Amino acid sequence: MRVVVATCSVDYAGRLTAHLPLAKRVLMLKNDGSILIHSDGGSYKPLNWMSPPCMLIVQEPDDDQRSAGVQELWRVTHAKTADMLVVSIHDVIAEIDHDLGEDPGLIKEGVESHLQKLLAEQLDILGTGFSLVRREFMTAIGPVDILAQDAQGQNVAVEIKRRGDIDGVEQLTRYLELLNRDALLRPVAGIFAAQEIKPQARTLAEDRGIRCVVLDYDAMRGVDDAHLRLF
Amino acid sequence: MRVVVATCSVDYAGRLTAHLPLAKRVLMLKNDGSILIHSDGGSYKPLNWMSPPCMLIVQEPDDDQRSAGVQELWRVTHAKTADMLVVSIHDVIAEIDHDLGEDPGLIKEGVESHLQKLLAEQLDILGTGFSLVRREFMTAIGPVDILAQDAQGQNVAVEIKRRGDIDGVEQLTRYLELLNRDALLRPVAGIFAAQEIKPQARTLAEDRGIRCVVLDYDAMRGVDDAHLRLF
DNA sequence: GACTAAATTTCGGTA
DNA sequence: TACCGAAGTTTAGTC
Repeated sequence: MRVVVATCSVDYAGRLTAHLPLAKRVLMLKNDGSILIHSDGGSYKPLNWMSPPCMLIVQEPDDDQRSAGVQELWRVTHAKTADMLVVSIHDVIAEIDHDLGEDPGLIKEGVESHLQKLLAEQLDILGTGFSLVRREFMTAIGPVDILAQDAQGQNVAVEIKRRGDIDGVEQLTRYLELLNRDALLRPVAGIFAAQEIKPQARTLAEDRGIRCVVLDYDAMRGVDDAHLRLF
Repeated sequence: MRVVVATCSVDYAGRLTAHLPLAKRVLMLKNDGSILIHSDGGSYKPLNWMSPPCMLIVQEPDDDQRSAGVQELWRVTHAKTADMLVVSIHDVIAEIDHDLGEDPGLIKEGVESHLQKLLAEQLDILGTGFSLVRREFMTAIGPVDILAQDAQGQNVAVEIKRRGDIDGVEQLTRYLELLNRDALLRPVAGIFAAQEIKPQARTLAEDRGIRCVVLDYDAMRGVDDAHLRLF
């Protein structure tokens, strides 16, 4: 990994065309040839970048470029597509070069799968008398997050999302259409469960007879922790 | 902007819980208090990060941490949510600190909007005799990319995507459902136009009577350029 | 390898 | 400001 603070301008041509005017920036050059160009703001997304697999070549500027103040040209070309990025280095201000080695990687916990696990253990959230049929109930077009039965024994397909968006409602709708063709399962009701449900998604869901349930992750995790402490 | 190469471990708690074991990494500390933790690989997404608005506080480790080799604790807390990130610094290997100033920002050209503009100018791609009604035709649930009329004067709603995915077909389907309720517009046909159409998306679209058109961006741009040269 | 769905998505535009 | 959809999305998992 090499990190360079430099005054530079950047041009990218590939899926789109983009240009960065001359300014001071931080360039991060990774061992695989990829490069990130960061400014002192924004979020984690760089101003410009090239993803691996790619290769960096350092070139001498031509006379015009040199007289414009360019000291070096860094040409980064993608190995598979025609994407190309050119960094015109005017002035290198500071630099670090160090071998980091392999990273052991990130350990995550508490994403959608966790929400699904918690809800499967706490089906009462959906209503009294709910019981689990299966998590990740497989269908021809993909797995339904939770298949349950209500107190009357009717099947209920539950789609779980962290953020309840229109897409999630569409997804559940496709599942319900398919499940309701199955004589052994139908009638199958639908529940759209999410930590946060967007108004448009709620409108669409309710218009289709799908019930919306907002999940309180912290409360669910709290119950889970209490459960762990007791048993 | 401060860039630090350090041996560290990282813990994040917020929307999820995540942990990075002890290893050498690059830490990018921006002026707004935000931090990125990068390894020497992957794409532009950091292993871990905190987005602004947030604040960094450097703390002394307690005895246990110190005996475990921790020299400094960097605690980054989000200003609005309860998100928190703690970097346990074991060893600082190298460091750069430099003021970059404001960035003039990226100049972009040639994304979906460009594709839409090009197609609106070259409606013949969809079929002989097509004419434009409106780009970004507004409906209650959002704008239809292009509303056109075919040679027979029938309305056609066109959804444009760079990559034609199932979601795009669903989106167009919703528009068509709505547009076909309007006595002044119906019957409205649908065309799904994209640079690349996934097989499953094509199947779904054609199953719903939506025609699929693959767009050749370079050819369209070429025609456009030729047009510009002529006029 | 292709495709689908999730993401601590981020980012830009609009009402 | 909230909401919605695109992104040079990236990433992870499944088939």
